[in-house]
Amino acid sequence: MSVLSPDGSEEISQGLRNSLRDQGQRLTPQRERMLGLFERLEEGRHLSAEEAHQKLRVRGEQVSLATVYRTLRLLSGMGLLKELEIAEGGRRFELAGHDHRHHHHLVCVRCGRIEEFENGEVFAAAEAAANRHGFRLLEGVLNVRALCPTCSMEA
Amino acid sequence: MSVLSPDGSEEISQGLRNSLRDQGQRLTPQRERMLGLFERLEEGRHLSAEEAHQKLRVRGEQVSLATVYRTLRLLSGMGLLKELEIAEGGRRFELAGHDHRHHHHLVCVRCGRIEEFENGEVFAAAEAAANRHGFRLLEGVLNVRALCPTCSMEA
DNA sequence: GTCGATGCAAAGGCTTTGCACAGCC
DNA sequence: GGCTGTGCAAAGCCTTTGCATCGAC
Repeated sequence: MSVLSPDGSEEISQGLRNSLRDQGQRLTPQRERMLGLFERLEEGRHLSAEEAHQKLRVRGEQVSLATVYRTLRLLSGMGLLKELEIAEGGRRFELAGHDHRHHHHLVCVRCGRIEEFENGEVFAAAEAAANRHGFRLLEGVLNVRALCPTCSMEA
Repeated sequence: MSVLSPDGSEEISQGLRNSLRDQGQRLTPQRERMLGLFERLEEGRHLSAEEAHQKLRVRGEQVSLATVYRTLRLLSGMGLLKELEIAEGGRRFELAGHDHRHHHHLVCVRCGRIEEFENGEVFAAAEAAANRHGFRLLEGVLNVRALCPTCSMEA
């Protein structure tokens, strides 16, 4: 969890700070703001480029959209952020963090809402199938396409 | 499987023909060509809009790209085609065919190869999770992101 | 001080759309 | 013959990129 330090600057966890430095990347205010944004995000929430840009702007932490895109790419490439594979509504990102092997998503195909669920069985079954076909499962999340309660009623 | 009939026109299965008619949709040559294209596709293969357009052109069956897009949308909406949820390389489509409730995909994120697998357990576990969250599962396919044997070795 | 990062605006993919004409039912 | 589908070209997203300037190290 990051907070604003007394002088108003962004405070991000030491871990992330080091990750950047260790990989020879500069820690610019923009990158700091982006990381802070994702650290502040609740578990399971995720942002598109546009949303990240917007949220920063609202906070008064200006970062140009181009830089948002560049930073998302950089951080994903470094493994600090993870890109979710959800077709509708464009690419979305979340902090990579913890082990995702048993952390899956229910994705509402109508409104885009995402609910997380943990389920070892789903994963085990998927892994068994992958093995049968000689595939190697990625750290991957299973995105299960569904309708959320609200959309389910309206549809 | 569709073939060219003696007079050179496209021959598509009666089932698809009726599906269109039953839903009050016109059976134009362009739609026929598109359906024929997807019927000719081997199990597990899938096409992007651009590829579909290209393949038809090569066959001498001109369909404008705009119409390819419109038709893909129409046929998906009608449930005759299914859109695969694979981030890399844009949206891809395949014939919807049979009941997909227990028919899932192992998607190679590197080369795009898709292997199908049937697994009631995966589905049951996913369904249980969906129910817990009040979501309604779609006829949905689980797309499990993985690396195929070939790419797995090269990576 | 250097070299990489940023902002801006322009360019690039992919997809959709407005409009006039063509053709299915 | 009416009304929908098609082709073409233009417009619309979302994302990337070229270039001059700025600033982290």
